[in-house]
This record gives sequence, C-alpha cells and structure tokens, in this order.
Amino acid sequence: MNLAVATLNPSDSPQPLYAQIRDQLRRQILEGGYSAYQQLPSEKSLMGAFGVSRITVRQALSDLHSEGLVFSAQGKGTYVSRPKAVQNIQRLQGFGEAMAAQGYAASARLLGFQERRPPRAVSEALGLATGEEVIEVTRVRYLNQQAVCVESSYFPLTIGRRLFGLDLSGDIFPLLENRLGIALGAADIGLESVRCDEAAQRHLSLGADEPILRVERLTHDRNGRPIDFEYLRFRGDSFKYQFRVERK
Amino acid sequence: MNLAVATLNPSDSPQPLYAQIRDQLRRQILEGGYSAYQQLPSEKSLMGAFGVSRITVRQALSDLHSEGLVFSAQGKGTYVSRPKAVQNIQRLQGFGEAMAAQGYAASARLLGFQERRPPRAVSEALGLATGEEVIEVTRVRYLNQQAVCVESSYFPLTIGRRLFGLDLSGDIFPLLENRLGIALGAADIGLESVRCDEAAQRHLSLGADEPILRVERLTHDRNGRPIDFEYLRFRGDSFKYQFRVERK
DNA sequence: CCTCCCTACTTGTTATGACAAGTTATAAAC
DNA sequence: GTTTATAACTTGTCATAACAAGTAGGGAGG
Repeated sequence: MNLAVATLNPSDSPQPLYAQIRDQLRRQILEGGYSAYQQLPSEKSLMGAFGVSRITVRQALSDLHSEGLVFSAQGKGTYVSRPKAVQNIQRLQGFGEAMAAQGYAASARLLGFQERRPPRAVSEALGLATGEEVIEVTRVRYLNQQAVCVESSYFPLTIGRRLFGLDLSGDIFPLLENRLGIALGAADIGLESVRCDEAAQRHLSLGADEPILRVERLTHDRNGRPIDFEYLRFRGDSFKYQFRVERK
Repeated sequence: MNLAVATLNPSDSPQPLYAQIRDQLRRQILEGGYSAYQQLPSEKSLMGAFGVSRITVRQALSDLHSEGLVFSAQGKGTYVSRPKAVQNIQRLQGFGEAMAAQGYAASARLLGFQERRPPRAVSEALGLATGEEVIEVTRVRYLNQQAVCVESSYFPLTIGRRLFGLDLSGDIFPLLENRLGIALGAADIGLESVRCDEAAQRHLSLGADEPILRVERLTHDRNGRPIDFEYLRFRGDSFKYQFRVERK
C-alpha cells in the first residue's frame, strides 16, 4: 500500500482528523489500492503514518467497518472486504450520487412543481397539521438515457418554496445542504414490490402488468425533523437495491 | 426515565459493559420507557448511573445511533427517535427474528434438502470451485398462517451437511450460531422487483402476473468467509422491507 | 423591555495509557 | 520430528483527561 500520502490538512481544516483518515482510506480502497481480503496496515502503523492516537484511527476504521468496506478479526488484523458491484448504500445518497459512484450517467427531467394538499400518508410522515399544504416535485429519472424511475417528492412549504427556480435536473440533497444550508441526518426507507401504476406506465413506457420497485423515503435533518418525503417507482428490470447489514 | 435498573452483570459476564448498557437502553426505548423526541440522560448522568467511563457510554450510544433508535445534537443532548412501525433492520436478522420483534408469529415448512450442483451465480457468490456441490434447502415461510415467502438457501457442503436432521422450521441463523458454533458477521443484500415465477405461483398461490419482491442475501462469518447464499421471494402485497440510513 | 455577554450545560474530538483476548511464529523441550 | 511454551504481534475494551463547539438560560447594562 501507499502510506506516503498520509498527509492531513492543517488544523484549520473543517474536517475532523478521523474523517480525513476515513476518507483517505476509503478512496484508496475504492480506487483499487487494495485487493480483496488484503490486510490493512495495523492500527499502530496507521497511528504512526498519520501521526494521531489510536482512538482516532479506530474511529476512522469504525466508520469504514459500518460501511462494509472492511472487516476485522481480533488478533489478526483489519481486512478489505470483497469488492461488490454495489458497495454500501449505508450512506444516505441521492440517486445521482449513488449512480455516479458506480460510473453511471444519471439525470432528471422536471414534470411538475406545485403547491397542493398532500395525501394523508405524506402529511402524517412529515408530521404536518391536517390541511397544511406542501410543495410537490415530480420528476423522471434517467440512467444512460433510459427512463428508469418516476419520483414524487413532498416538502413542507418553508423548505419547498426555496427550491423554486433552482436547477432540479440533479439530486436535491446537495441543494438542501449547500443552497439551503440544511444538515441532513437519517432517512427511513421502505421497499416493496407492486404492479405498475398509470403514471409509471406512461413515463417509463411499461406494460400494465410489469413489476415496479416502490421506494418510500422519509429524510430528516440532523435534529430529527422530517424535511422530505418521497415515493420512487423504479422499473423492476433495471434497478436493484443493494446494501450490507451486520450481525451485532 | 428509570435508571434504578442500572445494574451491570459481574465482571465474569460474557458481554462487554458497553453492550450491556446498549441493550438495557434499547430495551427501555422499545418497551416504551421513553416517548418520541424525549431526551435521554446526558452522557455524564449515564456515566454515574452505570459507574463507567464516558468512552463506554459513548460506545453504547454510538451503536443505538447507528441502529436509528436515537439521534444527537451537539450542545443539546441525545434524543429518542420517532418510533417506527418497523424499527431498524440494520442488524442482520432471520425472517423469524425480525417478525417476532414486531409481534408476528412466523414459521417455516421444509420443501427440500438436497446435495446438488448450484447455479453459477450461487457458486460465484460463495466463492466455490466450478463443479463443487452445495446443500440446497428450500422452504416456505408463513406469517400468521399465510404463506408469504419461498426461500432457497445454499450452503457449502461442510456447513450444509451438519444441518441435516436439525429442526428447520425456524430461522437458520440461530442454528448456525448455537449448534454449529459459527459467528456471523455481515451480509450483502440485494432487492429487486420481479414477476412471479412458477414455484412462487404454486407455493404462494399467486396469479402469473403478480409482483414479487426478490431478495438475494449472502451471509458471511465474522472472518468474511461466505457461508450462506439465499434467494427469498416475497409476495409483493404482504411484505415491505424497511430500514434506516444515515448521511455521513 | 431588549440586547449582549457570560456561564453552565450539552455532545464532538483527540491524547495517553492500560490490560484482555485472540493469532502466529519462533524457540525450547520432549 | 513433534509438541509445547513463549514472545510478539494483532484487535477489543475501558479509564482518565482535556479542549472545542454548540445551546440555553440568567444577569448586567443599555
């Protein structure tokens, strides 16, 4: 491996040390600096290489561990996991971010942007008072020029109105973070298999009986307040959701 | 809250301190000792209540955090997440374990147990040499007396043969752990929506065009060696996969 | 009354140190 | 040669300590 690139940013860096180390190791792993099942340098070596204490190294490794990129065996060492076509979706990512990470070209086409009374399920998920309106954003998602997903996103008015006029041809998450200054936290995701509905038939040019992967996603900010509820409907034949879980 | 039950097992306990604290807090949260958005005791209070250091408290909280049970805000405190109908599936669980945690009665019926040449995808996933045989276990899963899932599991011969004669009417994970002494690690999961196949039609009594949620699961032991590859086919109308991810 | 500041709380990050527990290779004993 | 013991590694767990950074409340000053 190459630990010559063990340079951390100066102390005025916005990123904590463990995050810099984590990101550097992650990049090396993903970019092929390591082969599958190869042993990482020991925690002691990393301490020396980066000039930090063990607790900092372990926090970086702990993150990679929960991302499924590495695993450890007591007494032996820490190893790189077998590379997966789709590595961890343990991070909350937009469709575009996730696809870009795998080298696909993703885009979106805006179908509608309007203020409306939401369906009851949406109202409940966002924790809104009955009658309170939302901003609905409807889009079609493309992967390599093929339409693969119809997406309906619902935002509370205070957030949704600020999205008006922004470029909605990519992921919305970066807009929320960088343009609106909202720090994203966790998201609850639900997946089920359903039959094609009318909107999906039209926009994804599908037959009536085609299977659809229906994803519900409720995204929260870092303080646990819900800020975005979405329905995503993927073509069954062109999307597969992959991730990793641990026994613990 | 009730910190009167802040008793940890004696030092000869098999569980580390942070795990005991984590499990105790998790139980209190899940059993309704806390309401949504209620603040947990501060790390300092927990240190005193359990008589441990801050690093131990934080490790317990960190686990709950990644399970989505709590979230933290710097300067304010740690709070209980809004309760979800389906809490985190971030832990690797068998179908029975997951359903039992939600108060459902789950069971399984064995359809077949045989030694055979696996499909190529299975052979690749398990990392077997071409021509190497496996044990295939086929079962139907029931939820409240209704058939909801057809399951095909593939084990390497050395593991699969030891399952012969054991009670396969429940989850296999506990058998692997307790009877065969295999420590489970992480699992890679893939989800997609497909049309009903012939076996699913017969065992789940479905029509030909019904949507099916198809789950692939490759389970590893704690050393990263693959030990079980499964195909699960769920009725689309009676199963929904839910979990939580973080932005990080 | 309103504003500003300071204090006291919270969680976040990091250091140093220690011992336990598991693995591996070497060296000693048989 | 084979077995056993040991030493030298690894990761796992836990303690104590300090400072940074964010929040909330109270008090001083306008």
